[in-house]
Amino acid sequence: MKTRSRSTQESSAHKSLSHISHSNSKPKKKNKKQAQHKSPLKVKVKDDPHKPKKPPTAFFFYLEDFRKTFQQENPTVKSMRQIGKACGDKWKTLSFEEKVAYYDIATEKRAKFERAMAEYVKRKENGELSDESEDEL
DNA sequence: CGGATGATTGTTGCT
DNA sequence: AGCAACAATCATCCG
Repeated sequence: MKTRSRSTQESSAHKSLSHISHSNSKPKKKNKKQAQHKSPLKVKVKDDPHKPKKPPTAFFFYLEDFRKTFQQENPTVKSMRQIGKACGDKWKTLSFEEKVAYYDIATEKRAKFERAMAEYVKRKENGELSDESEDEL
């Protein structure tokens, strides 16, 4: 058994999913906190080269798989935004087992991330003052 | 023409 | 303990 088991998502799975948004008029007044990053791939916001990026969540893994299937069944849909909505909707309808499958991947990914983070911190403590010209290394 | 945003949920990080 | 920002992706839209 994994000590780090996701503590069984069944609890979470049984969470209240009943309150599905039934609001029609939604002025899309969502906070721009999430989409605040413009071009993350182009814009570098002073991030340390050792700073590990956040690993994709289980939802993202599902997205990858769902995206292919969705495009096959919906060749008309090209934008991933629409897929995201459909994916999110189906994601909530995913079976516990299916969710766990993706959660497991995400869990492993997190472990890897934590390790990268630990190394990052260690590196920071060790050679933060040192020149990080590893690029030329 | 080009940059920027929008949407999905989860997850991590910092305060 | 909780909030905030960010993780991919890409079509579409405004300037």
